[in-house]
Amino acid sequence: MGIKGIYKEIGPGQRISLTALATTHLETTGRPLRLAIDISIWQFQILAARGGSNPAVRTLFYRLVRLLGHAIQPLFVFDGPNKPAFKRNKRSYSYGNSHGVADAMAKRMIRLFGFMCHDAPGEAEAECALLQREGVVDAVLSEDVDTIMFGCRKTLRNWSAEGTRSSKTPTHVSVYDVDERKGGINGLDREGMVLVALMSGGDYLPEGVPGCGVKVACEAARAGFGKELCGIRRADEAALERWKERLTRELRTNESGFFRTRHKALDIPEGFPSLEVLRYYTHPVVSKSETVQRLKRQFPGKQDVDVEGLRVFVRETFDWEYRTGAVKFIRVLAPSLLVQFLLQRSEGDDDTDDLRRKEKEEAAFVKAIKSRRTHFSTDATPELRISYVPIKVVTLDLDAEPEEEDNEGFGRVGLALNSDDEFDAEDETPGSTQGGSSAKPFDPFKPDLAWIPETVAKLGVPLTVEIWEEKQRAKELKAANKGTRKAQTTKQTGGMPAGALEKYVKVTKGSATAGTVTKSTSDYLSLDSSPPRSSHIAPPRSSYVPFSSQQLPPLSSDRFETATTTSLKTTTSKGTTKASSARTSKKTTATSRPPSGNPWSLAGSQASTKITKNIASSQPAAKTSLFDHEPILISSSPSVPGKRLPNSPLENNRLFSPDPFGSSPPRIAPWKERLPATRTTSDPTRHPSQRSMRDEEPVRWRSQSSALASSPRKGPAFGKDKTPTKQRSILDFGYPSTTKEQAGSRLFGRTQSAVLPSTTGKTLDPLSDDDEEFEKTMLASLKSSRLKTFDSKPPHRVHVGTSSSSSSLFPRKEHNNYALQDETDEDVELEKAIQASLKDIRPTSSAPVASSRTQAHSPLFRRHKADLNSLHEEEDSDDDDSFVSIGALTRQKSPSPLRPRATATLSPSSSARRELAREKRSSPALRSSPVPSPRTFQRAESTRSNLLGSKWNWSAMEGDAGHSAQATSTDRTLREASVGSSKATPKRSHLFYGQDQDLAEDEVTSKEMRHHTAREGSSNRRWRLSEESVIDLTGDN
DNA sequence: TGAGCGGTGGTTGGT
DNA sequence: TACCCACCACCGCTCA
Repeated sequence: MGIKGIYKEIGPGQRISLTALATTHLETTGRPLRLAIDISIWQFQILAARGGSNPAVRTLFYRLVRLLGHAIQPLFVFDGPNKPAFKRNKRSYSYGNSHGVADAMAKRMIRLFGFMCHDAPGEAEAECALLQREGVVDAVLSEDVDTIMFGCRKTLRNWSAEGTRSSKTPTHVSVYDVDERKGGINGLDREGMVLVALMSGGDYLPEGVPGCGVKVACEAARAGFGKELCGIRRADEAALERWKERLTRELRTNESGFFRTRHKALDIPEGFPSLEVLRYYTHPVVSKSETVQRLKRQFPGKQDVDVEGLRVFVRETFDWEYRTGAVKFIRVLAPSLLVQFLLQRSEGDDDTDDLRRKEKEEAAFVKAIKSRRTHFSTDATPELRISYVPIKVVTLDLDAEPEEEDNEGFGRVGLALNSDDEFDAEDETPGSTQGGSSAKPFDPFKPDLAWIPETVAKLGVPLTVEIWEEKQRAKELKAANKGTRKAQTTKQTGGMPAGALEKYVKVTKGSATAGTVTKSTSDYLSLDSSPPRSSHIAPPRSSYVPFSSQQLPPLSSDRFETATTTSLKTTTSKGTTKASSARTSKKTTATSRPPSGNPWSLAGSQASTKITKNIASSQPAAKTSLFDHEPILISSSPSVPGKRLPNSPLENNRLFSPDPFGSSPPRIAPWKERLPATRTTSDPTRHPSQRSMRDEEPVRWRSQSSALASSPRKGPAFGKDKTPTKQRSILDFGYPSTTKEQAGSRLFGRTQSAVLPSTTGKTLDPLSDDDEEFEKTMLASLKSSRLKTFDSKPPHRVHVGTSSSSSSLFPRKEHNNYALQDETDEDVELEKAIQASLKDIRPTSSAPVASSRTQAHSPLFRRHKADLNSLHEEEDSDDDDSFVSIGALTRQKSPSPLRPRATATLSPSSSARRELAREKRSSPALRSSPVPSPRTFQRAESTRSNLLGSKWNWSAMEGDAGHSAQATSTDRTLREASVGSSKATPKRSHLFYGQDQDLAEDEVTSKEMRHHTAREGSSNRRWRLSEESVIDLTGDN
């Protein structure tokens, strides 16, 4: 259902990587994150998929694969038959009908993945909320935050790609945690949200308060009206009445200051609030307690991925046939399945102390660990690059798969757009698998690489991880020794003082001992060399003994690809372990790397061999950067993909790990708050740990946090930059999109200003000589251009405000003043109503703008639009002046106040204006009029003046000739002239009088105009409206 | 279908 | 009373 605009009130939620979320949860609770997923969240995304067979199902398949790759246990919840009737208006179909993926097919696939499905009796969102409240799941992944109204405490939404990168891979979710702060999200608790839904409800909630939007409703909710309402007993009508009266009074008077302003015009409808709708939120149709308890016992069930079944499924559904299809299947599934295997291993109760056996078991999954990283896409969750053999994870009998005839090798067979691209994109990220586009063809029998969260790896293959860490420490130690000696040498030779470079570059090194770069060798030796471990992580097995305290047998020679001669020997001494004689392959030390090609390299960036060496030789402290493949992270540098962050061992854990489910409220990562306004070479005030891969995109992150910080009550648009709007407005009004100065140079001068009418209300005195002179000029100028401008299909015009043809710019032909032949009683009634509504307008008024609008969009007008069109066609055939005067049109039959009687002023009094507005509100026929109000012109004027930033504005040019002379002949002239501009306005901006929507196809859209503007260039002062119509803005003619 | 965005008009309060 | 301004509601369009 969703409350429109609610996110401006409650904020966009905390954007967190799903990997970080799941991993944090795994670390804190020792089990995967349990998620109830409203299956409808994908109903539209998956329909966007194109190509191949069953693209929608395939997209869902990929989403499930992604879920499989996380430490997440999902429970998919489907809508049931007892959804409230009025909600069907909103969601015209559910997952189960022909528009989406068939329920049966979706459920089959979900079960093949080993996930659970659950049918809600009613709304899936309400059921999800119940499951979360009852502790069946930890959080709900839903379409919107309606779950909060159903009592959900933790809601995730918008699982999508994050960042400005081109990858479409969904990585992040928005988290709403009601427990995060007391009083709900931004002061809105469940009851408050319900009140907001009731007050600002839309079509599906006709009982909502008309004219009340989310802002006012939220103010009422924060004032406690929601809580009070939900506390009223159903039968207590008196209490409900009192509540309503109090709300009405507060809205009218704002005596308690709950609201920003008073809302005298807000009428609380008779039937408000609808108890039926209220009850829908407070007592939704959900499963009974027994069902919930049963689910609690059953979920999460121990169900493995049915690889064989999935293979059959993808073959049948996606046409992933033959061996190539099977290979693709393996490639897609293997990394996620590996994660599941690792998680399952951690759950096993293998009590054996036989390290050799353990080692062998682990080697069956993981061949080696290559490196470590903290990546943007996972919120810097430490990950290990694991080498594994896909076919050992996805155990398919490839020999049983028939070879495709005319097989050209694995390629794009059976691939499709969108969802596949999304998946492929990830493979192309740094550290891609061998299946990446740039790599050699995927071979499931050869080791492949995958990034696995370090926590998961430690749980699944602890020995392997520990051995790798030991090796890393040994390397560091070796290099530290080397570095110390070199530092001493440097000091003796009088090199640059230690730390001299630190304010320019920060040399960092990864691993658990990053903070010890300046330690002496003895310091290193005294370090506890047990592997870094999260304090939260429970030992995977009760019998698990840290590797460091055990005497290990020699490793098998093929254990590590890059350490073929590794012979690791550990000794235990006073609780510390020292790695000795750890011979490592030269490959693994990576002492030299080719330049990365990184454009930032010269700025002192990472992965530049040259820079690294310079630093090492000039700065003693830097020489302890043992691995010159380690990044030198500079805040100005984009990260090198695949490089890990410094100083991010597991115990420090993720630098900005939010732990949204912890007891403490999620915090904004410190680096977010301290991001520099612009990229700087280095910010010594920032801790190295604050420099992350995310530094690549400081602007985006800053904008998010600033958006969060900004008060939604300040400014009309939350987090919105108004400047583009302003510029667009200028565009829409017909000014070329150029610089301020250019615009100014073009628009100065009367002829140019004539394009837009005066909107300040301070216009020309019609009797002034100057003005007459000006009008003459105007006439000459515009007449000369008009033929060109309007010689195509002319707009219909509602000509109001002419008392005589003499004041009109373009003389009308007699036949324009025709009478309506078939005017009905209804029309007359309407006409009378319009007259009545205008009774307060001064007798001298000419052409009240509102009246023109009401008339132009009255049923009468619409009814005879066809007649007008036909008339136009006639006129088009023989005449260059094809305007139709609607004022004249109605004149003969019924004299109307819409038609001016004299050269007079246009200015309804304030009270009349408001009366008119009320009249309009009460009449649906008059309510929405695409004809612009004076406000439109006013804004145009204001915008124009602002943009030009000069003294120039209409009023100043014309002189203040009386504030009520709004409809002088000159002004009318200008308005008529403005019709020319209308041809260049966007279709939706019906800015000018009498513009006929049927002419939309003749208009030049703003996009086209920008195109034209760009094409014409600033040197060309003419603004091309169409091939034939050109208005000269120079005023030369 | 939800949500963001831009455009438009109405309301309110201040000058 | 007229005008200006900020804020807000609402609508249509677009994207995913």
